[in-house]
Amino acid sequence: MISNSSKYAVKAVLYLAVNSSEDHKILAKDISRPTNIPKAYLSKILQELSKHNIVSSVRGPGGGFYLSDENIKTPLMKIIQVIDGDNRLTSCMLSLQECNAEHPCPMHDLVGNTKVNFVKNLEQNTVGDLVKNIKMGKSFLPL
Amino acid sequence: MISNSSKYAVKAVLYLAVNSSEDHKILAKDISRPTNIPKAYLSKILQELSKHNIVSSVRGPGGGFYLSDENIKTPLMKIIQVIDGDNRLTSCMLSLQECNAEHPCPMHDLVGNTKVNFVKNLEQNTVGDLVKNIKMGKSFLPL
DNA sequence: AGATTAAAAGACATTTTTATCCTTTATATG
DNA sequence: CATATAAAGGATAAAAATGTCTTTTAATCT
Repeated sequence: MISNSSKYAVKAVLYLAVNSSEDHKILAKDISRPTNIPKAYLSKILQELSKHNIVSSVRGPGGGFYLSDENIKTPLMKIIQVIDGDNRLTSCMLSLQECNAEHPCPMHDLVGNTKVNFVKNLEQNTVGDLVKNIKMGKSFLPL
Repeated sequence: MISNSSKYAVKAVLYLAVNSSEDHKILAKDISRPTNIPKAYLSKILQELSKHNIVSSVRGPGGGFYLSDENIKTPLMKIIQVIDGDNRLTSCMLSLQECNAEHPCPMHDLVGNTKVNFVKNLEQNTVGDLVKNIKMGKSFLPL
């Protein structure tokens, strides 16, 4: 569905959303342990997310990662797009160049609506929306 | 979404569904050209599909691949499962072991319904259903 | 039986994804 | 300013996905 890297990215962002703030930054290694994401690989992902203004970071002592008020408004789709690229979720089920309502592939209408809705959900919902779910008791950390 | 290999598999099966029959078998190379799938790789995929009774095959002169009346009833999900495994489409968006209605992850309800519907469509629709779409003019071959 | 055909099977090569390690740069603090 | 800290960046490694090539097996046809 989405890549492992994207799942790592979402988890890391959620961890920051719940646990960090501008005056309580968190180190990559301290995200790595509870989420069970390999530290060095997570660092690469956070670097990429930082470059795209999905997370905020500060170097040096007292530094680390956190989410700004802006960051919290990031749509989930943006995280996935930055890590997996534009096409993974939206491309045609048969990889046809032109597949749309006028020129649909044989699978287009079959899965089309649900796929479009799926993507729409990811575009409309933000990191902050998931935080609400977490506060209602839904866990995102491995057992 | 689904792997390239799965897209190859669906395309190859559709090509056979439209063009082959038990007394008009088709060679791997003759599926390869119109679908633009690398011949040797396609052969591997067809081999796997044959092993799982998704396509039928006969060796030797006059042999090749075709779809039996049984094969045509294959649900699309089965093709994807054989190539991509069980988890790619159905696993939790955050890869949690236990993610369901009772123990939902923060993304579960957000994308849950559309994802479930998506999978359900693939489970309920068969190769034969797509053939109907193709006969209504929907193309599955690259430009 | 011998020759030919075409899928099955196995070995190997390339590319992409995932993962690790080491060096550099920015920031803070004594 | 020197030193410690932590992310950024670059180089490298391992694993998985994709792709190619060669040999083997099964079927057909003289």
